[in-house]
Amino acid sequence: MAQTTELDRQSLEKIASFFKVFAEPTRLAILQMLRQGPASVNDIVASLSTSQANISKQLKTLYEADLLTREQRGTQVFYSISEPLVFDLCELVCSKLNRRARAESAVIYEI
Amino acid sequence: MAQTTELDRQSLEKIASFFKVFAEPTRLAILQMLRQGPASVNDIVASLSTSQANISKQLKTLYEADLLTREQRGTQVFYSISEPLVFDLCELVCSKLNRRARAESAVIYEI
DNA sequence: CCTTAATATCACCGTATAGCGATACGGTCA
DNA sequence: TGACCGTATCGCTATACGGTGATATTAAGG
Repeated sequence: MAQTTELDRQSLEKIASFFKVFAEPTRLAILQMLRQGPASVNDIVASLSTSQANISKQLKTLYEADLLTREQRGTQVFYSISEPLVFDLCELVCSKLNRRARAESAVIYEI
Repeated sequence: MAQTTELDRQSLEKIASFFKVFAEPTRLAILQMLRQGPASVNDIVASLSTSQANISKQLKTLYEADLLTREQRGTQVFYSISEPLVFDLCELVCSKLNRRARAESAVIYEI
């Protein structure tokens, strides 16, 4: 036996759910935008090419995954990243894909 | 402007696809098992409660994401983890969920 | 109040995919 | 070659979910 513990199905499902949050380009685009600071829903809608309904839906997903904080100011709602893991995860994966891409072409990913 | 570069939609889709591979409990279970060393398809089928067809399908997904290597020995095929990033990713997420879980109950995740 | 703006929710559609049983494929050995 | 074992693929079903337009909700201003 190693130093590892077998994860049961339920734990694996939790981990999978966590990864699933990052497995959608629209949500990644939102996270990327929020990296530069808090933004209102309208700000996000203005900079992404999808409907307001969809932005709200994806924000809810991110919020319920405890990745975002929510602050209401008047009629506007500002979201911001609350979980530093977001940056770690993106760096890890992006630098990986970056290396992989450089091995094939000249495309460079950065975040 | 910060030190960041905006990722276009295509890059975000690549990153999302990468995360999607990790977003399924069965695939995570396979990765967890392969952490202890190479295993044949039958080995994996024996230790997971899903069909051989499904195992083969998920192995293909993992293989095409360049996470696994494939070695045929007779009629058997042995798979093993080829991408160290797998460990980094799991550690990052598991330790995170571990911390989060400890904040709520006494459940401990380890991998 | 009434209007308007900002956000959230609803009902729905279309697509992607996990999972299964059945079957095909490819080695090995008699 | 024929039988058998291990693996991959096929056709299919059921379900999850991203995306949309329409509508509800909530807050500020007149």
